[in-house]
Amino acid sequence: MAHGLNPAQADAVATVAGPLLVLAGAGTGKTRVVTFRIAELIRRKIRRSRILGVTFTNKAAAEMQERIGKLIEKKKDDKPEISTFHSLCVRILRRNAKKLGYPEQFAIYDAGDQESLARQSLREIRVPGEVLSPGDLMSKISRWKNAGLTCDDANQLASSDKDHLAAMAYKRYQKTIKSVGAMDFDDLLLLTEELFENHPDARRAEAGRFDHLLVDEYQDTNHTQYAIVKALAEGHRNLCVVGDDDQSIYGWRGADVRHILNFRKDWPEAKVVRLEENYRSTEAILEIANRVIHYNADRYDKTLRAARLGGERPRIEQFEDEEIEAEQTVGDIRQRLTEPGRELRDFAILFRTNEQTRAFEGALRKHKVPYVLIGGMSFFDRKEVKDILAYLRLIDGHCDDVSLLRIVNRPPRGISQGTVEALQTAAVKEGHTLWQTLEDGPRVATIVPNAAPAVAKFVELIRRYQKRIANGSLAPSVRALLSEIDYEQELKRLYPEEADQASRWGIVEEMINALAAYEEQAHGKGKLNKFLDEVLLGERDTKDEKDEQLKRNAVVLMTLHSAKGLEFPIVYMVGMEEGILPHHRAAADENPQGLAEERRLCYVGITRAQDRLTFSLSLSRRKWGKPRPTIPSRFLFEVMGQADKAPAAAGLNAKPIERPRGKSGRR
DNA sequence: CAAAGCCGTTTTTTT
DNA sequence: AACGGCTTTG
Repeated sequence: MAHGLNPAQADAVATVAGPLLVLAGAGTGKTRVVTFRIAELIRRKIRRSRILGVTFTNKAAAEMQERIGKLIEKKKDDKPEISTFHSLCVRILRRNAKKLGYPEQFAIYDAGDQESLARQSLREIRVPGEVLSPGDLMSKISRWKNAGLTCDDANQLASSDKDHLAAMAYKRYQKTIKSVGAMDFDDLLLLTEELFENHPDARRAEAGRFDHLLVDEYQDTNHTQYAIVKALAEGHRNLCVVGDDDQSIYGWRGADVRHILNFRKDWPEAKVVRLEENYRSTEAILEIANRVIHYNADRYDKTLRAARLGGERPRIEQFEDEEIEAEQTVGDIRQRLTEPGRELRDFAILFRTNEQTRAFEGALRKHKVPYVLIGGMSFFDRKEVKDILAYLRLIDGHCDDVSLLRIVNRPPRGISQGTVEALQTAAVKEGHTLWQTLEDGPRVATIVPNAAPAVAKFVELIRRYQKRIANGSLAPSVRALLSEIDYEQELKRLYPEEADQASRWGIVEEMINALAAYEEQAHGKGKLNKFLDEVLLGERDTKDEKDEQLKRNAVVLMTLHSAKGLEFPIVYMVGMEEGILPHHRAAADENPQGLAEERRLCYVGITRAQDRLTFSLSLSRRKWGKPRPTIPSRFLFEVMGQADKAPAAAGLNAKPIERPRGKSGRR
């Protein structure tokens, strides 16, 4: 038997057959149970490749893979499959795309692509941005898709003009994305569900690949994910799900806590194991975590016991503005670093929105404290990288309008806006994709005389590199392509600052290196396609940087959402202000669930801390350049057990928090 | 057709 | 503050 587990944990690990629900609080060793269970399955001679572990984030997947790696000796080619829902669905869909009427080479649209498409849809139905912004439309579409609503459903249910317009734009959006053979992130899940529903043979084949299925963070499953899990596990019924309803923080993405609470309805023979002993945090930290989460009315009440008694009381610090907040937080880190045995990686700074990173990055850089920023603007979101990726997607044969539009005249090659528009009109008329229309040349569209050879030249360029990459290696070809289009010159033209030019060209170099590195480890055909998939799903980032980041001993900066499932000895929860945590968009809504989810988010943050926890807020914060006074987060008052004193409820202005007793935390 | 300049929007969280 | 889109100018 696996050692180091308490009886309840050992129980969960030992019951390897049949459905199992592990309901467990924060810091009770959920992920530990999953990994030990996988090790136990292998010990009982289950073939590794027939075990599927599903997580929600790439980071969690990488983390789990690493833990498993430590538990079992590696055997090449036969390892458990650990994957996010989205990656899993992409693999399933690549095998079955034709059954759904999609090309095998379907493109995947990320948030940026979606935004372009949303913008285009709004233009087509002539909705001005003030009436409905692309961002607004995107979130509406995502919500509808997650609820399983088609455009017609959405239109019927729409109660406001805005919703009707959004439903119309949704129709355009979906028509376009389907016609160019692309899928957005929601489609990946929805189409997998559809595949399983309408093609039982495909469902059987896909489900038959595994004997055991484990799902971590099950409280975050939305309806589609729930259906996919069910379809995959129905046959063998060896399904283990692990979760905590108090840590459900993806409601905005359609996650429904009821799926974990109703688990026994679908799997009546399920065994339920509860883990209630928290090994992570000190009693002092756990106490306030429990206090805060108790303000949520609608929850499955459970008692978390602290295994580590005593501990330092969490502190609340207030600063003038966000610059000083960052400066002082970094100062505190630097001082604590002098304690014996302290390492950079012991520290985490957690915030609600990615925007908050700026000040902290600045302060950390200023004091030369190494740090890693998790999430946020990733390498693959950089403009230069997106340009190269757009070329690659085109070259890879994705009939992908968004990519094409991005680079058709970048660098400028004589294909003007007017020409592109004429070609687009022709494409719609002919029922072709834009690329097909380009290939057909100007025969089908009326364009200015000069543009025709420019278009032909562009088509020839892409075709030539298609051939070249099909036969040769990736990185050198891309290098040649970039020099042929003189991308470096384009950067110089765009950015007058020399430092800017150098750093941006550096990114291009890095991209080519990433391609070369990928080529080295991957082999066989279709490698470009696979590379693009990995990039789009965000797997690349974690894979390439994972080792580096782990080895690199550094302070960690990330959002509360990314922090789920992780732990750190010393945690700073910064920006504890009304409007940030709880976020105004979540709390202001008429739905009380928004606030409850923000509170769970706060709970997740608190329970990341092992030894020391510091909350901080700025009394003034810059928004769009202008400083504005802030209001302390109501959660701080809940932490102190004085929820009734929170100015937030009364709508008061910035006012320092009165200490319950004594002065601010001791040093 | 391209470059420069002006205007308006933007920021919730992830895949 | 920063970026993208749109308009005007070259």
